[in-house]
Amino acid sequence: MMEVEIPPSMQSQQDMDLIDILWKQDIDLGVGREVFDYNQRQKEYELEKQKKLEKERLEQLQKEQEKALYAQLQLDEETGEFIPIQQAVPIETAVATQALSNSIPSKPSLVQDLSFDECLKILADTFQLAAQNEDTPVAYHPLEPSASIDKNQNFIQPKQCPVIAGTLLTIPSDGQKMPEVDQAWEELLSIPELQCLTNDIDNIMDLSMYSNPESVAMTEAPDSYNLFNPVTTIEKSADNSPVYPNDFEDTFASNDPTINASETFNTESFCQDIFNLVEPKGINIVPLADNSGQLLTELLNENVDITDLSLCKAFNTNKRPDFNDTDSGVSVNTSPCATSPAQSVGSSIYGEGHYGYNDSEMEDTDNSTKNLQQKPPENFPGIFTEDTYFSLSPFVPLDTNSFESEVCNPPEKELPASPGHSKIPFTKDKSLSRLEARFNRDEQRAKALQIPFSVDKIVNLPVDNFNELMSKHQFNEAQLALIRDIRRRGKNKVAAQNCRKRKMENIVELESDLDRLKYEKEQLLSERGEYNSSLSLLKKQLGTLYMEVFNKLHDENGKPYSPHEYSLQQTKDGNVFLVPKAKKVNIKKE
DNA sequence: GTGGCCTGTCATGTG
DNA sequence: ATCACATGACAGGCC
Repeated sequence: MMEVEIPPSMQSQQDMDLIDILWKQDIDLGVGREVFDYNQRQKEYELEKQKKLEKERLEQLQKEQEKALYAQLQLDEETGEFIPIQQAVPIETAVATQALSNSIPSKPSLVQDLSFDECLKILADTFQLAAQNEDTPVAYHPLEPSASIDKNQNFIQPKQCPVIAGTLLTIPSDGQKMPEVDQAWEELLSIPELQCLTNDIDNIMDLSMYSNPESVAMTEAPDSYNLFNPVTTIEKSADNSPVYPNDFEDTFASNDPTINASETFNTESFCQDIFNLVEPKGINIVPLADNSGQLLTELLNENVDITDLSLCKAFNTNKRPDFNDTDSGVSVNTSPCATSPAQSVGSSIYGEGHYGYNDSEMEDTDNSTKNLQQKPPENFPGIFTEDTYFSLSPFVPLDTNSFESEVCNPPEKELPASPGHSKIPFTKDKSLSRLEARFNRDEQRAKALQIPFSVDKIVNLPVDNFNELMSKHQFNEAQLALIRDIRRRGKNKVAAQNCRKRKMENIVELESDLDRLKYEKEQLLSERGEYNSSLSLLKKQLGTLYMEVFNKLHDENGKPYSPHEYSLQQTKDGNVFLVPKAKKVNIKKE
């Protein structure tokens, strides 16, 4: 309805008459006379306006109460419980809280049996009650609705400090929890619907059991904790700044749901506060992932170390017995004379594996072949074992001054010193142990007979170089036999390996050939089937054509020839004759 | 304890 | 005849 507001002074009698006329016309439509009366419409408008203002005030008050309730979602630092408490509130606040709790004696008992919404309503009523009792000495004046609510942001800003029993109750300007809610919060937390809050605290405590209080970074805890705990978003909002009770209100002061709590949440401060609250013992709560990650890093590092140690251990465990064996083997050596330290060093080349001998030492050895038979056993084992170990390693750098330079052997021939050994899969401990066993056995034999060459050299040298090397030394029969055996066995070993390798390759190739031949056979069989079917079709067509031609043939009397007595025969020149079957053979012969 | 697998070694054949 | 290589057979170790 369109209302035309005309000042009464501007209404003339003519207008009133016009209104009466209109009313009389519309009276049948049920329209009252007051519809056309401006004064009455004006009164109704004012009444509606007053109702609207009343309603807005009620809504604002309700919002204020709700915000005040949310503002109490705080942790109690003193008790460690997840209940609201004021950290920065003066001691008078406790008095006020106690007073307020005394002012609402009936609420706690009711809360136990109430739902969450009902409790919220009770809290709102509580705040109303407190506001109503502000004139009493023990009353707490939590909010001044007109002053604490920002119309735009619905932000609680208590600007007026309540006076309690003559003492000024200071409420920080940046937000302060209302102490009368503490007890109400205790009751709220006892509600099963809110047990998740306390459960979260328990979870935190449980997580702390897995934490390392010494090695874990505190700053990492809140993030992970919040990841697993959606409820903690409340606390996140609550700890927007180190002084969490204040910022708690700051965060919840805005009803804008678009506000992202994570943007304003200070995880460090929150973490610190939370852990100060729930971990009075100083146990750091550590996110398991971070902790595990750190532990993983440590373990990785430790694994590396262990790997190194394992290598060393393997070296020690595997080689130390070799030391003993070598010792025993060398101890068998009945060297008549003691050798010089230099010779003892040179004797280490006996035990050297593929690459680890020294040329100068070898030179000394070669130049003093006779003296090679004297070797101090006490110096032998360690050097030999180490060299043997390195000789087994594919990563051992080669000694540049090798014997091949002396015997004019191209280095490229000497580098693959042990092709058979190089093929040994070193990743296999079994193969490695076997190789070591075999290798050490021949090495020990060679050392026992004072052979100044390494087994590797004996086996892998080319014939010419080997003969040249042998010609430079004078060996007895035993030494020569052993050298020949070592070379023969080494060669044969490599040959056997190659033979088996070829055998396996042949098997694989034969299997491949078998598969290929099977496929070809299938192809040929399929092709043969196609040809057979085609041949059958041709035969069938030929028979049909034959009968057609034969049925068209007639004798002089017009009688058809009997297919049993005659047949059509084609000669080589392409002519077709009707031949009696008795003469069929003769025509073929012609 | 047993069987399979791998490897070294020996005996023998071959070019 | 000698040598290097190939290969079957056997034995020992490991799983």
